[in-house]
Amino acid sequence: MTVKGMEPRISDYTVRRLSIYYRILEEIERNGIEVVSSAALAEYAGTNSAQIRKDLSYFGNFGKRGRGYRVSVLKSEIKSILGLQRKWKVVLAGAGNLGHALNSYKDFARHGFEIVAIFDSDPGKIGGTWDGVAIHDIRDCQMIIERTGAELAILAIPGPSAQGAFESLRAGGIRAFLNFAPRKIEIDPQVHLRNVDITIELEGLTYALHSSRT
Amino acid sequence: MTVKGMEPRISDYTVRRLSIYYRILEEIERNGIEVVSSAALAEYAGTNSAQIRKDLSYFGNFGKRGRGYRVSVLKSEIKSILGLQRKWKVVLAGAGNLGHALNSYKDFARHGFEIVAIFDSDPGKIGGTWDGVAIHDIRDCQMIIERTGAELAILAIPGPSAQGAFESLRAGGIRAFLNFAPRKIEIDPQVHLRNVDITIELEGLTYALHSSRT
DNA sequence: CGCTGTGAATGTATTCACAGCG
DNA sequence: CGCTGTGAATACATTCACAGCG
Repeated sequence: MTVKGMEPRISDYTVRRLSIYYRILEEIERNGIEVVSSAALAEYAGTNSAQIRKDLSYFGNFGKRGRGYRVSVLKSEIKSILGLQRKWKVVLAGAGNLGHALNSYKDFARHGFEIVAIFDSDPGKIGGTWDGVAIHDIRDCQMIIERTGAELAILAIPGPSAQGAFESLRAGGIRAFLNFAPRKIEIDPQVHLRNVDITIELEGLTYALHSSRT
Repeated sequence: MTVKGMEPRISDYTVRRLSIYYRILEEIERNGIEVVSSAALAEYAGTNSAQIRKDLSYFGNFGKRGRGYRVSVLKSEIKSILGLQRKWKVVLAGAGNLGHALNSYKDFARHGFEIVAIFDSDPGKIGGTWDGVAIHDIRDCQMIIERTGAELAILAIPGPSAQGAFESLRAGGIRAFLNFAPRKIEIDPQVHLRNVDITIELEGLTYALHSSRT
């Protein structure tokens, strides 16, 4: 909670690790552990204690010297840093196989994410429902976004449609996108975008196998 | 092709970008472009020309000064660097929704990846077939891996089963894993692992929205 | 004492800037 | 000339190491 004078920009690396720490804290709290040191947390997270203390120090002083961190306190601090104290509504673009898998992904709800609408352009799918979530024409997205109050979008569509879907959703006011399409999306500076490209990850693995083999 | 005396270790960042360059080269070649400069490629890739020249310089001298890079040459060099000159066989652990989506993901085949077997532990699924790919008991994976010659595995299973599935597949000889389960997998040094955690990506977005003005 | 919080040191990735070849 | 290839410079991320508080 301590607000520092001139905070540095927080890197994605740090933010990603905070999510990991958060997961661990949830788990060890379930196991009844009440206090944890940076060294113990580092052990679980697969990093080192200095990394953890440094990451946390960007946001405040959450520990007690000589003691460690109170799990409940640190967990709720990180929850608040990540903006997870409230629920987030998500729209899903793409009623294909990947969209279907994501729509039924149980972990979203557990982490406070709710898929409130699905968009597609296929008339055969529009009007349908998956697990109680309606599939709408992407051309109506502006209205639906407004009505539902969604703030995040997941793009789970083929590459060629990705930019167009992005632009529709952007026009509807969405500013944060998780893109599964294997395409570079051109964004404006107000937009936050993360890409997940499965083929690129696999190619990272083939590179490793190929180059380490003598 | 020039082999240097003492190569530095290539970072994942560089390898990831090589995949991106490769994609772009495929596309511009389809568009009939035969020569490309690092500046032009950087424009497509959303980076800068020095980054591209540096990335490529770790592997050889593929360009011509004053001219640029011949698209066909650079493409095939990167293909070879990434180990994509041959096909790779992949097994999929997890016959759930995500597994189903991945099994029908068309881009895999386009990029030389073939899913040759699916593993699960649910007797209701074992014995079935998806798009001609058989679903086997994970306890039989060692035999199936040997028979198919698979070298990569995708873990598309719930968190609690991930470590166990990893160990079965590892015992079967797989050394490269793409893990979608939201769990840290404990690996041995011979193993290459990449993680894709959808919730962590979404939390990166909520952090950005939450912190960039509330 | 034990462990946090943090400046300083180190390690790594990116970008600059220019020599040198086509 | 134009653009590559690359050492040097810079920016950034991680780790060290220890002062200082509980």
